Amino acid sequence: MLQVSYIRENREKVLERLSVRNFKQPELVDEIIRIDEERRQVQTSLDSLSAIANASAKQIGELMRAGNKEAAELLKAETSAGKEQHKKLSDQLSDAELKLYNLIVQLPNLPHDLVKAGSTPEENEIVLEHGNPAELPTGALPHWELTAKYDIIDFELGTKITGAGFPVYKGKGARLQRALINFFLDHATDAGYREMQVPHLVNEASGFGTGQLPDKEGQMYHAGIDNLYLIPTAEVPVTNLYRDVILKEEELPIKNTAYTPCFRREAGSYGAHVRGLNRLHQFDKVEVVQVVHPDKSYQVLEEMSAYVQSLLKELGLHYRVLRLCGGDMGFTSAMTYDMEVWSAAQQRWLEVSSVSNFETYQSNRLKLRFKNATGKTQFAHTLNGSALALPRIVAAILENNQTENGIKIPEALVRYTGFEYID
RNA sequence: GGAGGGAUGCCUGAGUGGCCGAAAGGAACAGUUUGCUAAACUGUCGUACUGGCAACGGUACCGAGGGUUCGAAUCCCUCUUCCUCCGCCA
Repeated sequence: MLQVSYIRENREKVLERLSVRNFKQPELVDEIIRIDEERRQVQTSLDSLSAIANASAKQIGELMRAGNKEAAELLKAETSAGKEQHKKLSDQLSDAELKLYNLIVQLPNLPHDLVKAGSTPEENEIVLEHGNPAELPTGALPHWELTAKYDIIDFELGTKITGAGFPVYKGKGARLQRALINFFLDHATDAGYREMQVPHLVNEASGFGTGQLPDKEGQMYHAGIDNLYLIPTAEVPVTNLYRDVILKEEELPIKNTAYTPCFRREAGSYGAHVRGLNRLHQFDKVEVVQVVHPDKSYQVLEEMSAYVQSLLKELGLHYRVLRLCGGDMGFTSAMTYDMEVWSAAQQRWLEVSSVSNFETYQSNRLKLRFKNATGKTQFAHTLNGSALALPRIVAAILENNQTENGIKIPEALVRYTGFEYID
């Protein structure tokens, strides 16, 4: 979330940047400034009232020790009289704080200056495109037919035991999943990330820390009895590792990676675009997360983007990189690159990775700070990226690599799968 | 799941109603001394909100939230969490 002090001091800039997102309630900004003003006024009054009460209490203590009972009782009575006013102000303060909080969590992050205004995916900037569309044999099939043909992913079986969107991977299909996970984790480790294994269920505080709560609980599965959420991405547990932490400057950058299954409710929307592996309720993903010095975060964003691209290149996929426009970016992001691979059989781009810089939006919620060179604590910047999400990578590999002899596994992956063809 | 005991600053740990934002030791940082290292000595050494150009103040925080009181780290209630023992168990 944004810092109130920043909003207060940069009203124009905040409004201008929010407009880039096509943010619908700019009036919230002035409301926040107004409530904040009120809050500070109440706090000042309350503070001085408390100061007086504290002084009296201290004096009573001294009188008691001196054995001056009457004077103490007198002062007690006097001090009691102020309690009502104190209570009133203190209620007012919590009230204002709550109001302020409820407003400020409604503000999304401010897009970076390079982020273009826009509200639809069509307005995203294409930063680069790499490779050429795969040439497919005649009669090429979309992946949902290939998975049935080779009996490697069973959507119906998943429907039976759970429901739509929970596929069962079989034989070489399962092995391909495991190969990709290992491939991604090994590369992340080589790139300097520390491999972590984290819980797949998180508490409310964690959901709040990375921005899924309070607004987007509909996106997550909720285990009601224990009030825990199934993670929609490893970003949540891995970033929350640093909740309420003050790091030393020399500990930065922190680079972690984790494989986890991801669970997304994503209610609504059925049809061709969500067929097969295109959109699932449970899928596998390797995530990379960094906590960095604010001066370095955009350089790191580029590095992370380059890293994700290196994976796509090794897998021989035709891809492009988009810089999302303001309106298409996630709520918490200041800048996001999406990586999309071309699915030759579906004739469309599939999003396989999203790399974002959150600047201090998450760290403010997380209270993730570091002590800088001058000894002051300041918020660190957080970033993350998918490296990579499996299902659409699998879809692209299956579709783009189909031959008359079966599906040819990308060379870089063969030492992980142990086979060269799915047939 | 049952019984009991804890939770204090970076760490250890004292503190059972006022003189406690908190002893002491350690660590860390800066300095003095020193041929180097070590030791010794001196100083600094939590976070946040808020007032002020600043110097320097005010307030809150001793796991979290409520309560009692003129006054709470200290008493009461609820919750979280850790440890020990028992039970169950991959």
